[in-house]
Amino acid sequence: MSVLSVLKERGFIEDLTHTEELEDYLTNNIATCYIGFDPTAASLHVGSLVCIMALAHMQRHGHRPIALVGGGTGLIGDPSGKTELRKVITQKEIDENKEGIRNQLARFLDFSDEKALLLDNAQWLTQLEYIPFLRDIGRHFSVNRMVKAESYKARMDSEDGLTFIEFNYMLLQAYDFMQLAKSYDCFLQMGGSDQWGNIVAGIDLTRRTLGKQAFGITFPLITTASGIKMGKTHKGAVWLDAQRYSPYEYYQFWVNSDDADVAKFLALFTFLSMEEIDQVKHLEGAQLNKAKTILAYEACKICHGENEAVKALKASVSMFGSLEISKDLLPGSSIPRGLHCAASDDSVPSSCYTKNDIDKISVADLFMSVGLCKSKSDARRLVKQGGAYINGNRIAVFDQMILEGDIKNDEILLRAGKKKYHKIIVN
RNA sequence: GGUGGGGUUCCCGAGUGGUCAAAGGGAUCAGACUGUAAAUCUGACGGCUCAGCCUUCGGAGGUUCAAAUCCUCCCCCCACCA
Repeated sequence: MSVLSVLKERGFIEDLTHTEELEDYLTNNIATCYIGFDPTAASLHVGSLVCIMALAHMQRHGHRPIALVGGGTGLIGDPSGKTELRKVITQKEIDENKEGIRNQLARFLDFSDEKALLLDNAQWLTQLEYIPFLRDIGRHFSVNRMVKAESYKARMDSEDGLTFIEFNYMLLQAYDFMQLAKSYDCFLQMGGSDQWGNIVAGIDLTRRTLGKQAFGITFPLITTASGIKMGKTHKGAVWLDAQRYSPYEYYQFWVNSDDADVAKFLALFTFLSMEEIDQVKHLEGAQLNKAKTILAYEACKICHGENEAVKALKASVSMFGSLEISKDLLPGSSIPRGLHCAASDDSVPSSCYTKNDIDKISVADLFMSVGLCKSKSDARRLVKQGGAYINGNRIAVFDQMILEGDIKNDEILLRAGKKKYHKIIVN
């Protein structure tokens, strides 16, 4: 089965150029393809996961993926589909972020023996000179067409407008593609659907300057069933970095997926076979919930490794109750089968306190200092509404003191609402 | 540069001298119902030493017993014109 069919079947493809030629190109070549990543943070987040998985699929099919870090374009800020001007970051920040991104991608891609490349467009973009660039590259772009481009639409229509520097973004990204085609034989660019305009611009430029045919694929913008952009939660991005977003929380993020999203997410974010995933579509209720467990397990495994996935699973079982994973549910998953009972919970968010620290502290203060509540009023509210628990017992009074008796086996288990746990380790 | 219109609590958006911690909606949080789901219903939703007090309405001053609301200066945004 060709990569293209695989990607199509798994729901990666929103749109593509030159269907037949592209299929042909991917079947008859060890193709090089690329996706750009913004170095705006030292970590990627779930929003980039579709791109990362697509590159991983490419590599699994013998092609060579390039992750292009936008060290040069990051100095500009892509306006595509965005309603606001993004703040420009410094070269120093970009360098730091690049390193973090490289480490993360290494979990998904094999960079050994140049089986995948990580490049930085600063390499060529920062060398550019304005006049030659305008003369050689700029001449190929029609402002009339650019103005009509969907990617600028949001900004053209908005009250904030579009600055010239951002308007140029398309040229730079097109130039990237052309450079990669020239120097790395990379003739396929992929990206989110908001990248369509930029990708097509690159294909045009490559044809005009090199006389070569290039291709593009865009991925759909993945939203949750409730219409929210994937990976954005109220608390911000769901990071792939274990320091920012622990494996346990990452696991929880996936477990909390909407019913309607489970099959879709399994297809996009795991490597389980489609035959197995199709079975999940018929599941309901508690059975479907188990499929979520596997989704969470697999996603966690891919991003953080099997060890962490097992720990997250165990911790979740001990917090949320036992659960049985039968042999025939998504058999391709390496999730431990059978009945899982409360056991280890050592990946539940926790913090260490000394006896002294909690000697004269109120429940509200403890919830606050642990980060379960963001202010004292918040804690007061939580208690008042009956959402605060210590060791499973609902707290009735917000200024109740923590007592010696609350410490069980040198631990105190705090819970805010139904799902947020935090363990205090007393020593 | 000119003219006009704006900047309100996480977001949208009311509010033109006291009854405004500020309508309404969204988001979020909690409770009930459940399957750690969705939908629904109920409540909360600036902070604190919480039946009271304190700090918010672009910024700095001023008028007034009293200002998000009036005045002055400044900053920023938008539209049209140049």
